[in-house]
Amino acid sequence: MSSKPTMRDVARKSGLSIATVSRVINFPGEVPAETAEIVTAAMRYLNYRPNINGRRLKMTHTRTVGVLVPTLANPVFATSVQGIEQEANQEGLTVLLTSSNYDPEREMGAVSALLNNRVDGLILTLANADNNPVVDLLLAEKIPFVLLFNQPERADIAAISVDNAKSAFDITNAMIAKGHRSLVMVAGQFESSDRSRQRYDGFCRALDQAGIEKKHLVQVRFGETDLVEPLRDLLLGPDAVTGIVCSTDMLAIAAISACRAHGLSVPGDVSVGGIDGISVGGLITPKLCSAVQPTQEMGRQALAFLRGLIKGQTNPQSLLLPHHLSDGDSIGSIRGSSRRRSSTRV
Amino acid sequence: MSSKPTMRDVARKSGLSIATVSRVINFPGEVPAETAEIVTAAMRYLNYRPNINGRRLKMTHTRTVGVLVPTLANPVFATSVQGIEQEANQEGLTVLLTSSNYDPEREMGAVSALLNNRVDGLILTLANADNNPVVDLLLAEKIPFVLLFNQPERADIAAISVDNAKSAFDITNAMIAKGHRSLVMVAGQFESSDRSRQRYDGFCRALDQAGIEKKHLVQVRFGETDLVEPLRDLLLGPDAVTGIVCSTDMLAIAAISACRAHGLSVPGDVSVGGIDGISVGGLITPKLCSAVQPTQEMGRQALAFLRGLIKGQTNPQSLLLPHHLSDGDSIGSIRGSSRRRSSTRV
DNA sequence: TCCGCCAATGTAAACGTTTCAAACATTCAT
DNA sequence: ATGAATGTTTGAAACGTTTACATTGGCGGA
Repeated sequence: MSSKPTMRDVARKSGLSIATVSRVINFPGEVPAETAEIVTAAMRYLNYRPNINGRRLKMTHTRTVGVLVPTLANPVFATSVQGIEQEANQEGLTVLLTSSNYDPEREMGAVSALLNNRVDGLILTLANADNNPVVDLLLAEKIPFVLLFNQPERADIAAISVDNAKSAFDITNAMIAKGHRSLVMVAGQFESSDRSRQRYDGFCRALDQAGIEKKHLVQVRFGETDLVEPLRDLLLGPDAVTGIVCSTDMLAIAAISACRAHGLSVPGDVSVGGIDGISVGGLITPKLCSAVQPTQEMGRQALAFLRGLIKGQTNPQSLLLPHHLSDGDSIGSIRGSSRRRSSTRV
Repeated sequence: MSSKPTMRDVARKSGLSIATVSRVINFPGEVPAETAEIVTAAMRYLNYRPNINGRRLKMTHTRTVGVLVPTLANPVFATSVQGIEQEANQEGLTVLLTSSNYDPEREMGAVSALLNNRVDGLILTLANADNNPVVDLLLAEKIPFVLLFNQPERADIAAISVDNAKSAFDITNAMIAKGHRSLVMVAGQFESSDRSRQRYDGFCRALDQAGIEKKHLVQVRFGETDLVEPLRDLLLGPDAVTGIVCSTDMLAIAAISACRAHGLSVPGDVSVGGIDGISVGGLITPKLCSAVQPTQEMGRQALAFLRGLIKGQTNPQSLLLPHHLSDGDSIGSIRGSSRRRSSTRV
């Protein structure tokens, strides 16, 4: 009486068998309406609450999916999780969410914990999709999974992403088109994010194509928002840059802040571009110019995709969703820069 | 052979009993080192992975806590979840995360799902902490829970929050101190957030104390970031305001954007203040002046608190953490306003 | 030599479900 | 009346753990 009522209690109360109760819960259609009514009445009376753990133990599928993101502090991941949850709710799936804090070491532990929960499948944003022990484990154990934001080299891994290199390529070109020839990329550390490296590649490709030799790179730890010191030399030194391409919008916002701290205006003195398209980017001044990806939609698609894999649909396949440049005003024409005179007269 | 190895398989492989295997897993100290070695070797060999659902079914406690937040899209909640997860990881607890999308209807469903999972306790940020059926349910079923950001009227409910009214009071006073006498509060809809209402109360109290009659209020749907139209009259009308107090930082950022859209500068023409202290607030220009709460720490404390309740510690108790005003520059002195001349000459 | 003790291990009964096979009830054609 | 066919319901065996209790064997003390 003190403990939680079980199916057995409901069965006893309704004078029916435990099997019938189960069928009322799971296949209401296959049971006569009046029987069902008796049972539901008993359930209401007892305040019955099915114990999902009993079910999960018995069933082959748990109707639960695991999700691993680097962090919730970056809205780009928070938004993708929203997409995942939205789609999962619609399908009646439970989401088990964990984060790695960008630490490759923690990825294995987190995934292990999810597997111990016997999730039916996983959606992962990994530090590095290639040569990743987590990926090997999942393939070996034949657990369905979809990578999100990662673009693995192997073609037999399901992945949903935008073209990271192309995103960076495009935003960089937007700057070059405005006359900028002295650029730096601010990126998260490559060990913690293959996207970061891929985006840097796109940045380099754009510079190469424009015949620009000098390729500056500043790598910052994740979660770091103070770029004042890291950017000092590049903003104030003799060969100061006029454009900053950031591998994420969060970094771009931090970069703009750092420019201001050094007394430089954006886009007057320095142009700044980001990648991701987080929503605050559109609200700040100057409006952030960014390579926008459909983050929430990507989350939704990842779950839909995963559901297919779980159902046994084979042949995982990568999906590259299109990005677009937002019309911000954080990227300006090079001639607008008053500071440029002093920095070019070297 | 095809299915996942179980404890029984490990027992068979190591020539020991299932009970011994269980002991090796749960109480490694109470088993001779060499026996443990045999067992762990077998586990490695078989790629054994404990099935948490089996354990959860058997044990009275699941070592799992449920978390419900309005949305992950607002960094203030994402950050609090980070705090919760951080503390939970340290204690080896699993977190089950769900969001209500600010919809009171969905709260009950979400909590119900968590209870079906037999969580040991819950951390909730509810639309409305008073007269809430979810709260009643939890009290009736004697499930430990802690409210986060909510300040319920009942004293017998555990809650961790800042003083919402006081936060708004303080930030409003900061504006009044700069000479502002014509103010509006922009707040989320009261039905979806009691914090919103409490903060409005604080706003009103500050105005009363300063002898200001006119109390403007603009309520916006959650997730809404376009304040251009909602603020048009109050910014451009004959009795235009000079200060905007926002019930959240997200709204404050949106408000600043709207001011700009109307050709007004912040803080030159209009001052804007927020509440929450999300980190981007410190990066944008102008640096957002806000009533900062220790969001992540609040999450941590909520979990610590909950752990106490789960352990049987009685007498739940509310905890009001201190907030402080950030030194932003989104609030300026009234005389700086060039526009004021035109709006006051009515 | 025997007894008792203790440490190490094993046995078996739960935990709350789902589900297969079997039982039972009802209808209907023969 | 009998049996087949159909429609409901049930008994009981899992699922993979934990754990109270039973068993074993080795050893020191008498």
